[in-house]
Amino acid sequence: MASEFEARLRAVSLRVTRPRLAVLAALHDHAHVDTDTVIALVRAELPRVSHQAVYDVLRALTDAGLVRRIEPAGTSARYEARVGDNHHHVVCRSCGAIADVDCAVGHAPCLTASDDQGFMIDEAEVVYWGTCPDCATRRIDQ
Amino acid sequence: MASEFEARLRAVSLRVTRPRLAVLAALHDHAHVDTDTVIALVRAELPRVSHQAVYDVLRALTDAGLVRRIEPAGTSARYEARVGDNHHHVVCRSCGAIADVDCAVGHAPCLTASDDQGFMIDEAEVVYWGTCPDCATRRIDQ
DNA sequence: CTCTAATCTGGAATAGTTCAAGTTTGGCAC
DNA sequence: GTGCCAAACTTGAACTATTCCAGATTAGAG
Repeated sequence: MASEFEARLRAVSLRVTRPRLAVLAALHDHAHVDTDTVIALVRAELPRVSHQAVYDVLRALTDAGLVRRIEPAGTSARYEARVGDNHHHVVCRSCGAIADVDCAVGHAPCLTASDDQGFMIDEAEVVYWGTCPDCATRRIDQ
Repeated sequence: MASEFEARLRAVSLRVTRPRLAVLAALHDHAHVDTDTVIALVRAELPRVSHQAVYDVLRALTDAGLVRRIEPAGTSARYEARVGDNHHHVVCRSCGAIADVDCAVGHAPCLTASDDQGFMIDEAEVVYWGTCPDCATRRIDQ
């Protein structure tokens, strides 16, 4: 598994360092985690890693396309290891929980704007807003 | 025009105050403005309005559905007066410019998730990412 | 093994937003 | 019109997520 991550780093010509491997492992095990959580997960293995290093690593990995950064309105940045398939997300309005949703229509970019205003569009990002199962039942209970 | 805004405030049982009228006027004249810009526009008419008041007003108006808050990843919050038609936005990756795009398919919610993961979805938000005409030509020029 | 650019550490700074306590004011009852 | 009071506003400080900076460390090419 570690060698798998190592190969991915080399494939995009990034140096193989412990913090980077730890971040990749953390994102592989946990979907949609925020930066603080990544820091905590990384420090479980490498206690001395600085928060700045994690920010740097996440940026490097995002730029290289190894991880994807998502940032629904009103939340801090979250990261996921699932990339390249243009899937979307459902976000719970009350607790912020995030779940994956496969592309609604065909492949990326799965949507075409009716009038692009002269913009050169390269991605259509979809966020579904709603209430997650937990919050829905909790609301009924009260 | 002022009485138009006054009527809208009363319609959602919000008190009619100068700061609120000024914010509505500012959003009516300028699309997709951030909070700082709203503050500047409001202060052009009412120099003594606090930034906190503007934040409060924007929240009250958003909660009441009179304005819409948008917050593309990596930017601060922006507000627009166009509400109720479920239109979407194109955002320029290099300069952050935002333009309106009519709903791609039908009416709100114009998209249905292929698998909703048990969530009760009430809105599908679409953000198109790309390059605006200005930035496109600027890049060619260089 | 050596060298050096890339990366990481520690600490301080910034932007955007929210919190808290006290003052003012819009809208209703009289 | 006058008085009342909850809603709205002012002032000023606090907070969170993120970035900047300067110096120490280290991966990996030669």
